[in-house]
Amino acid sequence: MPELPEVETTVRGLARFLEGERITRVAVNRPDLRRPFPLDLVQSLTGARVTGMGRRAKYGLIHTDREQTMVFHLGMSGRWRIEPETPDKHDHLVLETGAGHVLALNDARRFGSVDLVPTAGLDSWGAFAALGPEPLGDGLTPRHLQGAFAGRIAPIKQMLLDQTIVAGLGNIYVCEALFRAGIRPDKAAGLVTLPALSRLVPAIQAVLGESIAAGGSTIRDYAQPNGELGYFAASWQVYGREGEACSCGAPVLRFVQGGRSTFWCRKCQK
DNA sequence: CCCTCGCCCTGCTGGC
DNA sequence: TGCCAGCAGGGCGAGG
Repeated sequence: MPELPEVETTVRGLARFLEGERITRVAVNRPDLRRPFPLDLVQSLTGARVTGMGRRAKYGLIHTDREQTMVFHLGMSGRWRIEPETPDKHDHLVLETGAGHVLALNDARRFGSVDLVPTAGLDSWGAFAALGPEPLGDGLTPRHLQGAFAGRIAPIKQMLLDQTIVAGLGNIYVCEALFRAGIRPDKAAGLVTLPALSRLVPAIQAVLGESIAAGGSTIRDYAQPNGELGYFAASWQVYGREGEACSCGAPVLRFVQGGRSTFWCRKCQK
């Protein structure tokens, strides 16, 4: 599933084909994902030049010389197909560049989104206004988490999925980071000690950094823009490993929190 | 304000 | 072989 490392990998892959290029053709095969596409999407992108690309939380950003940014979210199953040899029924949006490259935004489960936002107002745009700090930036510190968790009785696992506390973490990397930091996922967030949070921050950064370096994780329907698979899934220590032996020898456990699977080790996480 | 839950969507998997 | 329930889960709104 596309979490921060997968979006980062996607943006880096797309940049090779889009940065500095003019978009010469825009085709919309289906006018909505989880929300309708902007009505002026085709008109606004056709003929625009891509001036740069970026990422905020799990959103990819395509900046244009029309002072607009196309903001895309990959949802659960979204991916960009580069130079697809054959069309796919889930290629909802197709871009062609002046250099002749074809890029298709494909999303079978249609949990993703596409928006056009004035570039100057990105930070205050609806979905971005309340986002917490980027986990790989300077804003994620043990003190920040301590402040955000103060007085909260909700489990730390669920708090870390809250994008207003930290932006960009999803189920996989939260499970892995809590394992690396040795913190029980069901522990009340407000009761996690500062020393534990001081282990958690570097654990989050390490697991994200290693995943980006490996090209992201992959579960059946995610691929990098160039079609290759990410390798980080092989490095998961608890996620998706219910019943298998943890590195300590104890079995990896699974339970449901907030409707989502949590994987952890009772012996390693206290 | 805090917290939990259910819904959106489709494709794959496992059980019978 | 076919059918169907269960599962994957980010974001968001409803309700306690």
